[in-house]
Amino acid sequence: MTKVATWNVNSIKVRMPLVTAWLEESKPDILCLQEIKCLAEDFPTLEFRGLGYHAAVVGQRTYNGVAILSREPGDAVITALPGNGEDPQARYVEARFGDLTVASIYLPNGNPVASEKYPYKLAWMTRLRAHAKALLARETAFVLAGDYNVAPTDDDVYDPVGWREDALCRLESRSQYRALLHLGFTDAFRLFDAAPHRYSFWDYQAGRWNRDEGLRIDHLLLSPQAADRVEAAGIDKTPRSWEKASDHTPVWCEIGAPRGVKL
DNA sequence: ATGGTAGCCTTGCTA
Repeated sequence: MTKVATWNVNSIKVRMPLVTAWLEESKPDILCLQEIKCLAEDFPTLEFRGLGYHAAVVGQRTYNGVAILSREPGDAVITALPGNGEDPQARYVEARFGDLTVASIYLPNGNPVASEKYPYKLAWMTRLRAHAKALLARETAFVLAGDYNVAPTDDDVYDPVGWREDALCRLESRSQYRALLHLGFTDAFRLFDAAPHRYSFWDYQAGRWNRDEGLRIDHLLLSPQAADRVEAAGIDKTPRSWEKASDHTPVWCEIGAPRGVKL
């Protein structure tokens, strides 16, 4: 059994005590982090080694930054999404852990929609889809985990009308997300919970957490070979309630051992 | 009520 989780921590420096607490109580085998907001050299790699985790880090000063923490060291590490050698934004890291490959994704937010940020988001999603297609051709188990900055349907938003024109909910963002999904992925969370109003992010402002007014934008997308093995998934809301919380909370799934027989 | 919060190494930008 391999427990894989994703958590946008909004600064690893500030969130280190909470990440430590969550690792110790939830014991994921692999934890994908987003918005670490630091250079790789400033990432607390040694502290995580002390907790029993290896780290693959793609850092950037001030903004973005992704990492994968893992009980076993990963190999075949990829530190950028292919397709744009000029892209300086640290938003993708991928590594292989035995028969399971995992990527930590921080998809661009895309707001404001009228700015260059929105076409950048959509182009990034096109690149992600191309890379995902290449990964699917391997016919192996993998998980694309992260902050997608897309709420797939109105059920994933506390106020769908108010958010309709936002880059997280716009038609183009949702179409791109569905095109990715329709390559053959499974949203791990939705296999186990079909209810509306299940959120992974609550804005810091206006008491959104206390009112449970959030969005579900953090996802674990499973390749068919991973989906065949998934045994559980969920959103752990507890860390959002802690002091000095991130505005996101962890989403996790459990991938069982490969089946010995053909289905 | 055009606000509100959080983090960065900042005095605005990003979310």
